[in-house]
Amino acid sequence: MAHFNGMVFHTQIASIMEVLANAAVAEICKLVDDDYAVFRLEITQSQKENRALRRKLQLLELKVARERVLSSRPSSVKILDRYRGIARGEGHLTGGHRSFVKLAGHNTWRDDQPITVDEGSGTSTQHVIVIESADAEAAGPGVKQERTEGEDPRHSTDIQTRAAAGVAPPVATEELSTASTLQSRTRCSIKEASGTPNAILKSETVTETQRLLHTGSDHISDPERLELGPLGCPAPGSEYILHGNPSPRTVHSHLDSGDVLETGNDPSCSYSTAMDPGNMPLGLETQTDLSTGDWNQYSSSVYSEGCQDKKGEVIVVDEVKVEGDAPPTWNVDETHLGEGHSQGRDFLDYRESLETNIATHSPLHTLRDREPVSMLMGPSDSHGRVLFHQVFNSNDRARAQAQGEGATSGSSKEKRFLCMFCSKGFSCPQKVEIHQRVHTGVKPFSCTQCHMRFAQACNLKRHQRVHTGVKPFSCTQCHMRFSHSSSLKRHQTVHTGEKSYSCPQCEKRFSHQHQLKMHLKVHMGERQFVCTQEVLREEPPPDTPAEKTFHSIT
DNA sequence: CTGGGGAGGGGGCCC
DNA sequence: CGGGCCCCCTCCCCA
Repeated sequence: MAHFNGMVFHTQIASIMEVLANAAVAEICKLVDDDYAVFRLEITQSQKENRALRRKLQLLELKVARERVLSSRPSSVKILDRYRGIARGEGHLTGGHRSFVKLAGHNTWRDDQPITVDEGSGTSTQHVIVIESADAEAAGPGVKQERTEGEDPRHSTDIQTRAAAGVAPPVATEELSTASTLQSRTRCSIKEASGTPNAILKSETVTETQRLLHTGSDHISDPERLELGPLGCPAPGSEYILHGNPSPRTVHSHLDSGDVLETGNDPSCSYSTAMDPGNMPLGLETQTDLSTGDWNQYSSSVYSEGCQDKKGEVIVVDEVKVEGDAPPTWNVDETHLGEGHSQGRDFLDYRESLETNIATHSPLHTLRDREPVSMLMGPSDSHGRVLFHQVFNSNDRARAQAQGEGATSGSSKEKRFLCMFCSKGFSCPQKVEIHQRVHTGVKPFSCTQCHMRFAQACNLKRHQRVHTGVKPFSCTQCHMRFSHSSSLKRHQTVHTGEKSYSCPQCEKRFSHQHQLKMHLKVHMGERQFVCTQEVLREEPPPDTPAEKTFHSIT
């Protein structure tokens, strides 16, 4: 009996324990749910705060960048400041995008209008850059293609055509209101505003294509007239300038209105007319027949009548389809990248969407069929910042190269195809397309195993050895293996004793660049080292091998 | 020194 | 035969 009572007791205990356990579980679940909700709320709030702070930071950087631009801008050439928008993302970018407009001495960029930064509201307004030519105006009615980026970067692809003469200079102060007005429009419309039959912009058929960048007139940007959107910008991601004398004038235009309309209405197609790197891929997107992916057709068909005319005017802003002989004039707008633009997204988020958009819509997307790339990978903010740094550091480099050799295109093989950003010449359109990714930041090749993205397929392929561990390059004199062929070559200096880096101040030589750098710091002192570097930058040494190696470290 | 990314050039293949 | 396309090599640079 006692045993029976004990069993009952134990049974009751067990049932009580079970009930208690269930209650505890329920309580825990409830607490977890509550905490989760609170946590989510906190995350949301933190994200909002982060966006606000980042926007403030971008605006401050923009101001700094603008001050830099104003302080360092050469008097002879006005900079196309439509790239100023980049500075929102990175304050130090002005040097990079300046390369975009270095092209010709005759070019004068009209940049009379200030950037308006409303820090309180987070609204930034960038005004129109007028790129036009005096003779274009003199020649008669031209076409102005202007662009305004409204608050919604996904819109603003209107095109207006006007007679160049008789269009009153715009009032910059109207821009903000205009931008807001534009927001509600369907921006992908094409307008004829000139009343000049010869100045009709057409989207499908072309009797004559003119890609112009005209400069030097007194045009003032007009936000109200600037409704070109991505089409009106210099097609950053996709164009190149054909250097030389293109004979045929039948051109496939990238201004495929159908595509534009599609993309313009597509919520996924985020446009920014500010020349931020995120925007640039846009050109790539909008200028290409996305439905066909006929990127190469587009690329090979684009040329610039005005890319290098008799007067040495080199810059092409965009391609316009014009009927008639009147040379069009162009106004290229800056953008409004502000509160409205953000619509809850900050700049980086916005840029990210652009990249993703490119990844999904660009003709480069077709490369997925051949390459192990993941086009849908969206970069994180941090990655985006890295991307920006890469873009503009590279941009500086490209500019330097272009200044040294680009426009001259004096290589053995004719380099007819010019980068529209830095005017560097290339022998074929694909090279230009790849090169322009330096400026646009387009990196269509993504590693499937990590976040890395690449502008060149071969670099992705090389990178993937990091994951596979494949090291196909082995040293013949030791057991070292390398994934980089250049790493092997560099390694072999260990065996050969080769010291290709020589100190210009003494006779010491080093096998590695880093050694020379360290040596220079000790040898000259940090400050003197810096001064020497500056001198070397200004006066590059002769191209002897030893000096060449040193030159490379400057 | 090594690892590894950025970017340009050359050459082969195909249409 | 020329151009487009692709791959590879190479140099440079930074961590």
